[in-house]
Amino acid sequence: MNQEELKKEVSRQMGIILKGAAEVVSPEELESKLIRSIETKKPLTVKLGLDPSAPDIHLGHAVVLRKLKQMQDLGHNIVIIIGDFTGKIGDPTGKSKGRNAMTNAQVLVNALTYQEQIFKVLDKEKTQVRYNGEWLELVTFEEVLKLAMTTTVARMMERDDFKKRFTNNVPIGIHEFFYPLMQAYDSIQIEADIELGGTDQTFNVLMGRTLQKNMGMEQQIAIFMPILEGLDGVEKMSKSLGNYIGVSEDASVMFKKVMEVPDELLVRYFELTTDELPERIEEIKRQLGEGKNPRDIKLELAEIITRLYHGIEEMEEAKKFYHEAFSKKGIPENIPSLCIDAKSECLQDILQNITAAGQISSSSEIRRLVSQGGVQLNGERITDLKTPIKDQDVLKLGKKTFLKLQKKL
RNA sequence: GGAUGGAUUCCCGAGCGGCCAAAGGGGACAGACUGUAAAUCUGCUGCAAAUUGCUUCGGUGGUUCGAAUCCACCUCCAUCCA
Repeated sequence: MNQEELKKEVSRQMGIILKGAAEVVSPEELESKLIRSIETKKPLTVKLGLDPSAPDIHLGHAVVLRKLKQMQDLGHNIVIIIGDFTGKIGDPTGKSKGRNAMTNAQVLVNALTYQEQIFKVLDKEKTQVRYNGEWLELVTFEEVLKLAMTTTVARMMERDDFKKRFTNNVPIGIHEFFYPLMQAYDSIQIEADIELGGTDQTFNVLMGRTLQKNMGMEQQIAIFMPILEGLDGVEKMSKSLGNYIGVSEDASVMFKKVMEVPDELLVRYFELTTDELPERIEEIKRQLGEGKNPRDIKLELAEIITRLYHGIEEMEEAKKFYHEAFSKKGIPENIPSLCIDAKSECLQDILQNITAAGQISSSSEIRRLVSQGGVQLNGERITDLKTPIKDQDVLKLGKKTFLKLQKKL
């Protein structure tokens, strides 16, 4: 490869890596790492740490995973660190109070479901997965102290979440200070060239650089991706806030949820959750500016996202379901059936069957829905629990739940 | 170790012996409206075999006809002092 080709290849990779990134520390260092990597044909080690606190991966996590995938396709070496050990502390990032420590069992279960989901985006064959308990469990107290000496309380307190908690008299455990240090230690262990994270991970990822420098190692590049807002349009997407779209959700649920994305976030979702090219995104901006109905663009977004995670066939089905159930407010095909006793005569008799199905949490909730007009039987609103039911009736509870009654013989 | 203040339903927060399943706000949910979403208005928000019953106000025990409210001990948190 001559100088010119090298230059071209570097700028191609830089373009892909930097696309959509909120911040990179530093682009110059990245460039020189890339040059070396190409010259020596040695891929860069790209690290992403995951805290297995929530068992579900959602589109917010996927922002970073997609970026990883792009780098994977460039031939770099992707290392996922599952924070089984750090998970026992809980990342204090963005927390207004300390997080409860998880048990070993919880962490392990979460870690396994995580892996399944990560590989909906990344190529399993080309991805390394490591658990940080592997090395963190072996660290001696002496080493811990050495790590602790690399920073100060004042430095830690610069972090917004700690500062806020401190001023508001919300407890901060000493152990929480160790979270960034441990994450930084992971970078040393795997000799990371690049670490990815959301912008909320700034402190933690930069701590990796500090630590590497202290250890006389080459510093990792920090790439920060924007934090994706959830369906409420304000808070970041998170499972605990309930404003998320999980990558493992059924196609029809996913489709419907994408349609709940606030209009203002349409472009952002195109940028961060799809692999659409920048030109396409410009076109969308233009269309919106010209007054095209955001609903139609959102339908397209729903198609793209659902197809990414479920393939084209399931996406088509989900789309059909959406149109039947929500656009036309009719009764869709393919709805789950609910087995009920043959003797059941009215809605009141099957309250427990419904709650057992899991969609509605209590029979009080169902009564509430009925009294507020949120329940339909075969498309007719019902207001009485004594409304008679029969085999093959379709029950709609709230906006999203459809059940087909199936009498046992 | 000492002094003081505190722990209330998903969250914030009022209640300080019966009128408390517990004000108010947020969120969630449902209805109306609608171009999907939002905004707005209305309702609703412990559980159940449901005009009644059961369980809840950090924990345990006690006082009382009656306790989220009073007492004792305990746990946890914060502030100040050492």
